[in-house]
Amino acid sequence: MSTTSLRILDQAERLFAEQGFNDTSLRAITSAAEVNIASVNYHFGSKKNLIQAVFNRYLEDFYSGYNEQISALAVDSQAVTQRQAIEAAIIAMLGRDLNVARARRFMMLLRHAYAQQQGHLRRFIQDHYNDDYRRMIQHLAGKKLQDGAKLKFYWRLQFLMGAAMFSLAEFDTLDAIADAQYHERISTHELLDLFIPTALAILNPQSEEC
Amino acid sequence: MSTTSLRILDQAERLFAEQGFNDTSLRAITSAAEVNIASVNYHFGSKKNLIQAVFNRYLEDFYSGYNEQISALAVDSQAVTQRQAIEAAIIAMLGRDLNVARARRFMMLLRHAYAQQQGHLRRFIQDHYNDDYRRMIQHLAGKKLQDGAKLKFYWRLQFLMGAAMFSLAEFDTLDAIADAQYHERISTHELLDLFIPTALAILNPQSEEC
DNA sequence: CAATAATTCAAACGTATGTTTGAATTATTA
DNA sequence: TAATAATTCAAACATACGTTTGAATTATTG
Repeated sequence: MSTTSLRILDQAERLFAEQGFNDTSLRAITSAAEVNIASVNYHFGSKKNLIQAVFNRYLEDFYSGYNEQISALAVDSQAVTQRQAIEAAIIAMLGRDLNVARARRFMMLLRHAYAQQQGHLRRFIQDHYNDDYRRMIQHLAGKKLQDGAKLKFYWRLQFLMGAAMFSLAEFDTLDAIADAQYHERISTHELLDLFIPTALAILNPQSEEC
Repeated sequence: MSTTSLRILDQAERLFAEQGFNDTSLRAITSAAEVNIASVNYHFGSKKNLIQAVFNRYLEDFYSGYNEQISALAVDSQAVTQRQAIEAAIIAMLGRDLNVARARRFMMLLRHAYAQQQGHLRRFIQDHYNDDYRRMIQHLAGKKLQDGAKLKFYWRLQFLMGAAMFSLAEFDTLDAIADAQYHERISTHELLDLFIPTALAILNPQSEEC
């Protein structure tokens, strides 16, 4: 992959995360990347394809990280416990070096992907990562759940995603408000420490934690 | 308020909630409202002012509903319990008739307000509703919290907001995914029933619920 | 080294946006 | 009713966008 493509991809990822897709012009991206504007269409074909490429880089990393961990656990991927799946997902999100900033940028991108409904993105992700996604959901839901409980668990998972997406993606804004109110700030790592037990409480409301 | 202003406001609210602010053109709004495009600038001055007007209508309702309930509870607003504050906030969000669709649209608007950072909106809300906001936060945090715990509670509240915003605002999308996966759907009322105990668990992780 | 392919570049294209204009129409007032 | 104000309207304005073009430049190949 040429350095021009990489420069574009890096700046696109940053600006898309910060401002969303439609509010980030190709001119802003290419100017930040210090390349000619026509090179986007030369290397990626279109803005839509560029958006897909940004997500592809993240999703490739995420699922390969997740799948590696699952494979390391058991030969039979059906034997994965819910707890193991949650831990694997969190680590895959943070990356091997537990990089919160990286996970944060992913949350920012995901937030925009949901809010600015982009059909092409949904289709792309569906086409390329649907199997990975379904398998992970199955792990997270746990095998012990009876059919009637699976839908509820799915929605608990969405509560969890919403909490993670909002608090991480809007961290700067929310942290500034907290500072103005309480003259006190929290680090992203402290936030993560606060979040993880909350995440378990969301998924398993009457769990063994109590 | 003239019927033209109201028609514009109604359609703007709907389209802003569905598509966001920058992705909704004034032409789309005025065409849906069946009014001339120039009437937006005649009645509201600018698109920014229209956005503010949409939020103003919601926030006026929300805070007046919340404050009425609080006033009905005690002469001294400092004596409000956390539980009372949470209930009052939920009812104020749903409106007197417990209209989930209405709360949902508000969540959709809020989601876009956070994601597409609009300085003017933040300033407008800060200028007009900061006192209401701070007072409500104080109620929600509860009087019994010591200073050290207030920041953590603030962030729990953000987890809660994120979960509510995401699951309600993206309800259609998430419900469709669930249907494809489990061949089962959930109603917004069932979702609310699932959400409320979860909300309490988020705010008070080792509460008396266990 | 010559020839071919890959890449970069400035400029332009068509389209969509928020806003403004000034005349036409409608409603209000005296 | 006549005069004045408020509102609506079609049209145009300036600007920004994603994309395309074809020549210029650089890299690769035989």
